[in-house]
Amino acid sequence: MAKFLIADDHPLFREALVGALSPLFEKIEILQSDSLDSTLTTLQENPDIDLILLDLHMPGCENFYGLIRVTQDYPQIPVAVVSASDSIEVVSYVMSFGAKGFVPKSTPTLLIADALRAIMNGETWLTDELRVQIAEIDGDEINLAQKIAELTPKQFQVLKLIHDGLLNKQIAHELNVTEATVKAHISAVFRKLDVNTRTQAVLLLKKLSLED
Amino acid sequence: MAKFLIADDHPLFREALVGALSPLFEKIEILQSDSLDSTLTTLQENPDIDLILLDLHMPGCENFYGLIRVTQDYPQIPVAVVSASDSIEVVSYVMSFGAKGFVPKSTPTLLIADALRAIMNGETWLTDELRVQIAEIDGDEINLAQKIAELTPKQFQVLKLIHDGLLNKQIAHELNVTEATVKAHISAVFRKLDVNTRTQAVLLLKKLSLED
DNA sequence: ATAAGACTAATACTTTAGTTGTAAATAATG
DNA sequence: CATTATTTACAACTAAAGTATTAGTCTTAT
Repeated sequence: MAKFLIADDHPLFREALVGALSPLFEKIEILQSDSLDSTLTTLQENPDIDLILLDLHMPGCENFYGLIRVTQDYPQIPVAVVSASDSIEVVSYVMSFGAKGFVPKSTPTLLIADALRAIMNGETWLTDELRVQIAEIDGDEINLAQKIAELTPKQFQVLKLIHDGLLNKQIAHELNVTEATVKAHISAVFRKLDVNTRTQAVLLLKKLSLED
Repeated sequence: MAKFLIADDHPLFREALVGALSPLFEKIEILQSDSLDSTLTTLQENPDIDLILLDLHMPGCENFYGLIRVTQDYPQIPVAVVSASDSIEVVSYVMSFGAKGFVPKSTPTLLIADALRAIMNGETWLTDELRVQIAEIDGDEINLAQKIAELTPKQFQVLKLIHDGLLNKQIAHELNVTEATVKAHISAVFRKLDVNTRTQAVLLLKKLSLED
């Protein structure tokens, strides 16, 4: 009995995936969510989920924030990222943020099923093409990803608000904490990212931007 | 006799476009390119091109750089941007950077042909939906390019250094002026760009990614 | 039970950022 | 040529950013 969660904000694609996967697994239960919030809620209510199929572009998932949240909050549940974009940069970030596999949306159904079975068995999975490309990548970008993965959820949240151009005072109000607390978080973020100013932090984060 | 240039790095899409457009125009010649370099070369060799169908995501076209190059180098040739993304921000930038039309890739073929005819006649073209949305946008944001054009050379230079993550002190040293002068320049830049912190200025500039 | 890490926050402090007013040099306009 | 306007320059001042230290409360893991 396998229990999947499909997290994607495109209803058509979710349905297509359900239709394609159902005949290929003996016993299967498929849950669905369409935003980061609903994904986290579903995970909380269903701790026995075996695998998450995660889209990178859901509401609330700006950049890699959704993936980071899910892999940090539920490190025991394997995540397969399903995405339309398959640039090698994105793939390398995805894998270093803790996903167990990257499945381009154009992958044939049978292959997707193979991928999911492998990932459920604790393996990592990539298309042959991507596996080769990943091996050729230099460590620079991966370092950045690891730095950011070290951040706690709160720290990432603060970084995200800095990245939105907010002042410390505004961030404090947004998070319902004092400015002192915000500063403490920011200092921690700077140490982990190895920068000294919010401007540099923003520039670093911009490198991860997925904006199309 | 109409002469088009389709600039898109996706061969399948180019072919689909050629196949769809050929029957809809009496006399038509369609050239193709798949990168910014090949686009500029083709334009140089064919000054009589009537219309460019430009994709935003070709190699060399990071952000809006490709569009800016083409419209600045060949202001007399109308450009129709063809893109999968149709967020209103992107559309408004595209239009303010001199494109004559924005055609979502999901537009029906017949409508695309209409659009291209209109654009060749010197009109601008948008889907009805986008036209409405564009009208609702705050005009200040649309004219980011013009705002930046208002900057004096010194101001632009300072902005560039801010964008590199330098401190005021470092900028002052770089330009051989005092920190006070740098601050004055920065204040002027902020007024013109309508922001109030360097972080916001960097974010604004990043949208254009004009450096390099 | 204890140790470790995360979140919160206060205090005190230093540095950086940004505003405003003012004046010299420079371009441009009539 | 004279006179405006713009650019560049700077100081004094206020606001915001950032560091360091300490410390209390949680949760989680050992």
